[in-house]
Amino acid sequence: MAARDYGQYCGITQALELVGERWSLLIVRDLLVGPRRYGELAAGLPRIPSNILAARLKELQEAGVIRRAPRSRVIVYELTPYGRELEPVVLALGAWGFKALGEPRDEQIITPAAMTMTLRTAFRPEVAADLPPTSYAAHVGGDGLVIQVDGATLGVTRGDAPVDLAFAAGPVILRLISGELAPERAIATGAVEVLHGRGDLLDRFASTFHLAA
Amino acid sequence: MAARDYGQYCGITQALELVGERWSLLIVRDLLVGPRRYGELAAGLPRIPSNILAARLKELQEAGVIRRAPRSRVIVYELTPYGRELEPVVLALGAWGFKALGEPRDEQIITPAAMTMTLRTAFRPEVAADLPPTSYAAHVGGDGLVIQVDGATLGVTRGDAPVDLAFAAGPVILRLISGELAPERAIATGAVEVLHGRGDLLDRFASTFHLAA
DNA sequence: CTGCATCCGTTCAGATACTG
DNA sequence: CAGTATCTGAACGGATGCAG
Repeated sequence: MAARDYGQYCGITQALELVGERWSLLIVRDLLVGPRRYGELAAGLPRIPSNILAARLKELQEAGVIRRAPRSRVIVYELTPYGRELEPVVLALGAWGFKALGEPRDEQIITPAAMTMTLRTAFRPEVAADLPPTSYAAHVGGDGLVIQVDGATLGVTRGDAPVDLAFAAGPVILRLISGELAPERAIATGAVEVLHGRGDLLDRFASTFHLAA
Repeated sequence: MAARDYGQYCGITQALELVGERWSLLIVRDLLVGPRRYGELAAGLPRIPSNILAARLKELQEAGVIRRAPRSRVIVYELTPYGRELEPVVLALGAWGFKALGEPRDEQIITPAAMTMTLRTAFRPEVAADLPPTSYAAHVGGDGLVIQVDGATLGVTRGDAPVDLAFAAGPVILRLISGELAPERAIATGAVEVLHGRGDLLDRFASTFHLAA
């Protein structure tokens, strides 16, 4: 018996033995967005030491959660079907933790993957279904995300594209999603900077994406 | 900034900072069954060192997940309303980990709290609704659980009471819930020992509680 | 340059003993 | 019974090295 074994025959202990180590679920979070290379994962988790990242990737492979896939000369890591079944867990955990987020501290960042998963969690298809299709470009921390809402369908991709509303913001963007920061106030105080398009579309953004705080 | 901080402004990292430490979610799992004293928690987590249990209880209090409550001369720990909101997370994690459970190893045990949460996860109200009210007594590892199914309602309590079917089993009881062990075979091989009542009620048990493996 | 491996100091977890 | 104190080893964190 391994020393670090919980010693119980139980789904929860089993899950924690597979993905309960530090950083593991964050790797899963980032891979839920799509396959990623080693360097991309490292960039999305700036505070993870490289040896720990390598160790976690190995453990997650052995656990059957992720897989190394050669993609035209480079190696990407991707979730296995079993790993993808963690999505409800990650979303539920994110929604729970979201409520405990206070004001963003200076050193806290939002990575593109984290933002993508937050948007997926906060997306309200029943609200979006009654709104005209709208596209947004969110620039947060230098990275650009293109958010496409079409009826009850949500698409989030990295990069840039012509959109209805482009804006730049810091981590405080999440306070918009929690409703603690009103869209007009966000623009008035400069917390959100409108780069392109009608600023009042930020209202639509805030009603499309909402998560209790 | 704390050294062990993930440094991200994100619900998932926040959640992991509150309940991501080793043992934390298992304490939450046990408290989801009901308030527990320190000694009861220690008994339900046989492999946790007492100093770690004390440390986790302190951290979980500071995180607003649990609370110390004086109950007539003794202190019990109980979930706060915010802590109770972790139930979907714990259930989802348990359902996911359940699929990766292999054969039980000799040293692996099932605690009453773990069994209770597994039953809650596996309960199929839509199946139970069409069955007559049935009560079971499950003796697993020396501990007795009384399981009462009445329509779509499930009740699990510790102790003993007159029931329709009483049986004793080891960890292999979960293989019954996963469908990998047929009820008749379980009785025939002695994996499940019928202590009282009609053994064919084990069929009903297996159809009332099911979780994919 | 990407994808790791190695080294080493620090922090944390685990076992045991002990106390109010 | 409900924890604290102390010690040891393992895991983590940060820097650096190195091979394909």
